[in-house]
This record gives sequence, C-alpha cells and structure tokens, in this order.
Amino acid sequence: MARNTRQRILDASLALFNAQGEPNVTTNHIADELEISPGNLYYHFRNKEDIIEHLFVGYEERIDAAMQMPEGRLPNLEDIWLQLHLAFECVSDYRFLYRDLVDILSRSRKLRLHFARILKRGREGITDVIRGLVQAGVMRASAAEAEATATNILLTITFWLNYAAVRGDRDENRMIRQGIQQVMMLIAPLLRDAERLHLHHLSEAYEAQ
Amino acid sequence: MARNTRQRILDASLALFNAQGEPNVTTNHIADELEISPGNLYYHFRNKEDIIEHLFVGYEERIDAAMQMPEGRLPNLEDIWLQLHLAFECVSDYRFLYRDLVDILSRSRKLRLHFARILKRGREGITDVIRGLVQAGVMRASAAEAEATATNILLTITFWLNYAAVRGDRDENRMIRQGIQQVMMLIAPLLRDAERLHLHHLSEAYEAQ
DNA sequence: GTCTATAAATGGATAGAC
DNA sequence: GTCTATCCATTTATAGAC
Repeated sequence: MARNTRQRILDASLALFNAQGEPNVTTNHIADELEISPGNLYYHFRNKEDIIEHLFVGYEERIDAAMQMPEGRLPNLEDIWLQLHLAFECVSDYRFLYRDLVDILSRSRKLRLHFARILKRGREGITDVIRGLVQAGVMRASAAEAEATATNILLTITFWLNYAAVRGDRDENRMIRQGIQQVMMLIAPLLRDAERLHLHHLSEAYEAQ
Repeated sequence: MARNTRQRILDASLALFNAQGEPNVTTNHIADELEISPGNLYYHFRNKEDIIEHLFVGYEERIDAAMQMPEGRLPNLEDIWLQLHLAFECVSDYRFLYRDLVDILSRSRKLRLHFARILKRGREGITDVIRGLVQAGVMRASAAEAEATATNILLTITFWLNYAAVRGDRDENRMIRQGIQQVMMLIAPLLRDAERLHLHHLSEAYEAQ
C-alpha cells in the first residue's frame, strides 16, 4: 500500500491546491482529506515543499509532451489549435502552480530553474512555428513582430487562467476556450487573407460547440 | 505624530511587500523595520489585511489617474506611449499586489470588486482608443481583432512584471521599458504603413536611451 | 501613542508505540 | 506503514502599564 498512499497524497494535494490555492492548503488539510494522520503524511514526504516538487515533476512531463510539435512538416492551423488545447489543459490541470507562480518559484531554486527552462523551450517552439509560417508565406511578420508575438502567446498561455479568475470567471472549460481564441486572434492579423478567413471559420465553429 | 506613524507603517509595508512579496512579510517584520512595537502597529491598523486595504486605496487613485486619456481629441502614438508609462509605473510601484494577485483578491470581497472595476475601466479606455484609431484610419482591425487586442494589452500590463520576474529579470526599469515595447509591438501589425514606420522609429529611439 | 508582555491559534514537523 | 501525542516556531492579536 506504500505506493498507493504516496500517490493518493499527491493526487489529493493537487486537487486541494488547485481548488483552494497552495498557500491556503496545509499538510494537515491534506491528511484530513485522505483521513490519514499527519505523521503518516510525513512518513511519505519530507515536507510540503517535497510534495510540490513531486507534483512539479508530473507537470513538467505533461508540459514537455504538450510542446511536441509535429515533426518534418509545417503545422497547419488545426495543428496549432490542438497544441494550444494541450498546453492550456496542462496549465489548467496544474493551475495551482500558475496561481501563485512567483511565490512558489521564489521558494525553490530548483523549480525556478526548471520553470525557466520550460519557458525557454516554449518560446523556442512557438518561434519555430511562427518562422515556419512566415517562410511558407502563410504569415507576414517582421523579425521583431515574430519575436513579440511569440512572447505574447507565451504570456497569454501562462497567465490567462489568472486573468480569467480575477475577472470572476468560474467556468473551467469556458476559460480554456476563450484562452485559445484569444491566442488565435493574436495571430490572425498576421495571416494572409485566405488563412485569416480559414481561421475565422474555425473560430466560429469552435465557439458554437 | 499619529498621522506620521500611520503613514510610515503604510510606506514601510509597501516597500517590504514589494521587495519580499506580501505572503512573506508579517506584521512583526513591518514593526521591526520601523523599530516600533507590534502593539503600536496594531494601535494604528486592525490587522495586516487592513494595511493592505489602505495601500489599495492609494493604488486605486494612482491607476485611475493613469487611465485618464487626453480629452476631446484622438490620442497619437506619443500619447499612448505616455499612458503606458504611467500604467506600468503604477503597476511597478504596487507590484506586490500583482505578484500574488489571485491570492490577495481571494481574501477580500471588497478588493475583488474594486479590482474588477479597475480592469473593466481599463478595458473600456483601451477599447475607446483602439476604436478611435480605427475610425481615424490610423489602424485597421475588425471588431473582433480590436476586442482581442484590448484584452491582450490589459493582460500584458497586468502580468508583464510577473513574467519578467519568472524569467529571472531583476532590472526594474528595463522590465518596464520592455513591457511598453511589447505592447507597442502588439499594435504595430494593425497600424497603417506610415504610423507603423513612425512607431518603429519611436521604438528605436526609446531602446537607445 | 507607544511599549512590554503575553495570550491564543496555527502550521510544520518529529518521536515513539503499534 | 500508520497512528497518537506532542513539540517547536511563527504569527496574529490583545491587555494593561507608562
């Protein structure tokens, strides 16, 4: 049952962190939720930070997977849509991390380094896609505009859920859909007419679901 | 000296919150910093939340002032630059609020309502400017693009400092300059050629300072 | 207005029995 | 592996003297 309890602690912690915010969840809350003793929890993890670090490992795997672009060919608009979906859903599943991002990272040099690396990889992936679209003639953007757009997309993915939360939005799925639409609208002005039209069709279809 | 100590507590709190993050600053830290007793601090404020709420009042005045657009005429690019500067500097001066935004707002219905109102007003102000530029023929954007751009600018102003912090940026002034440039690059693709050129000239001059 | 002293509560963490 | 009991440190907050 060791593996089991350990995993249950991680699952319950993630759920509680996401629901109430990491600063508002104590190790006692987690133990209570699972109906185990605090001592038992501390048998499996050194401390709360240790739990967070293990959750982060799962997050990092998820986000790395979500950042994998189709190899050997240029992504089309549908591909991009899918990638955004994967990214936003990962962010959503680990939203506790983003909710108090600066504070959580400030406590751990390790997480700080890993997150910086994730941002860097995300930035590179997005930049590659944009450059590819420009070269394929689908998109028109100066080098500076391409850079700014990449930054902008990353910023939106990273903080969209916080923005939605602060505005008072509660509906999880709606938040994600709006985030994706927001990113798509950012790149729309850079697209050639045909693709721009295509994008708006996709957007309407998506909105209707 | 009552007024004096009260104000010193607010000043010291703001400085400490900004430097270390609000969750990491206790009322004892604040009292220590001022070399007054905790009891004295609690004579002037009911609790930590009370201090935050009073700081928020100052913030709200600042941000409201920063959102005032020139009346009776269309803003030009230089106006927009100035507005962004005022906005980013206000955000920077009260960055503790943005650093742990979701958590701080989650604790106080009052702050939540006020902040939602600020976002709403900001959104309206930005939308007005964009619409004005479109009508003046300076900018080209569909209604949906204009909406998305307004949202995007607001998102950037709100979370740029966090993004910079997470990337490991320390230089305060550099962060602000980059934030402004980032916003300007967002609207560049929507501008007519002449204004776009003008913007890039402004941008280069700004970068060189 | 300000201080000292201290209460009251919480949260993190450990020792030792089972 | 798990529990009970408990300790320690921190933080908030108040009472009462000056």
